[in-house]
Amino acid sequence: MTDLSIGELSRRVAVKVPTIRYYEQIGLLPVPPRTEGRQRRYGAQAVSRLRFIRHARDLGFEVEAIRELLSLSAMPEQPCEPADRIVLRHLESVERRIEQLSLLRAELRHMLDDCTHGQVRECRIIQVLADHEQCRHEHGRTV
Amino acid sequence: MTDLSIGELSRRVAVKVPTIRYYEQIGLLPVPPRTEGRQRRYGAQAVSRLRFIRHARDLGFEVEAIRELLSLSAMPEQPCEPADRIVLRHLESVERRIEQLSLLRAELRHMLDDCTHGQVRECRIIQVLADHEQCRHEHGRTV
DNA sequence: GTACAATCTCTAGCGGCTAGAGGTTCAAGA
DNA sequence: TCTTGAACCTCTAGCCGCTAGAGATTGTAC
Repeated sequence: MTDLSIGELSRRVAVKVPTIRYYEQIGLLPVPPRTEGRQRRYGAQAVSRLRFIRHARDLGFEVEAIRELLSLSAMPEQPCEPADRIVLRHLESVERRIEQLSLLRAELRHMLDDCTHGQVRECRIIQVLADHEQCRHEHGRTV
Repeated sequence: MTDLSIGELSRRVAVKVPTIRYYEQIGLLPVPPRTEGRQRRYGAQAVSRLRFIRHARDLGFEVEAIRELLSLSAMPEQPCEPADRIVLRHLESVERRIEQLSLLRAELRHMLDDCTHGQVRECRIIQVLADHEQCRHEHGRTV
């Protein structure tokens, strides 16, 4: 396999061209060799590193976490516990987020249920926004 | 009730001072009157408008949606259907987000379950990131 | 040789704030 | 009345993870 241009790499890994350059800029991807005309050329290693990054981003890891995971993956003899901790930390934040959003969903559903589909004057949606205390009181929930 | 300084408004509505100035800047809050020394002073109307904004932000509405909701709330004789639609649209996006995050959560849990807590060399977490195909195959899921 | 797609660098923008510098005003206490 | 000093002011820049665009250069297929 010959080296890839940034566009070919982009198509192969499904990461946009400016994003690849951005990853290089922030040090997630190493500086690649260039052609005489200063265009980037990527080898197999860059492909798998970028794939790693993309999968981690798909799983919602932050760039800093990915940086740590990448450097761990380069140390095969170390214990994998630090990687474990990173994943656990992320899982917990995802779980917290899901809980928050579930509360939100309930709240929004109530708003829609209560709406009488009449005029703004008597619209519960607008009323709830204008005076949230009322909402809490009526539904007996703490928001 | 006399007019409030921006700090008093901030404490009363639980919105930070720079955020209030930001809302003014983007036109969510009207330009308030000033003292002779150019300090902002807020009346009761500003308090309730800011409360409205805060509740809507707490419910995850984007600024543009809030702008629409605010202008609807100023037209009590109009049908409330547009407000309805905004809330529904938001609810749907919250629901989509919850679904995405639930898939993510499952994925992360699998990663942790599969981890043998040994060396990075044999760590499933790192392997899954390095080669996602393997993961899909083993769990029989499409990610 | 020529056309033109792809690449290059650089800067700015997105949303929704937040932080800090450096200067001014207000209000309470002496 | 004067003096602190907390609160206010404006302005710019930064956060995250990209994305978009301008304007110039390079690579490649015909």
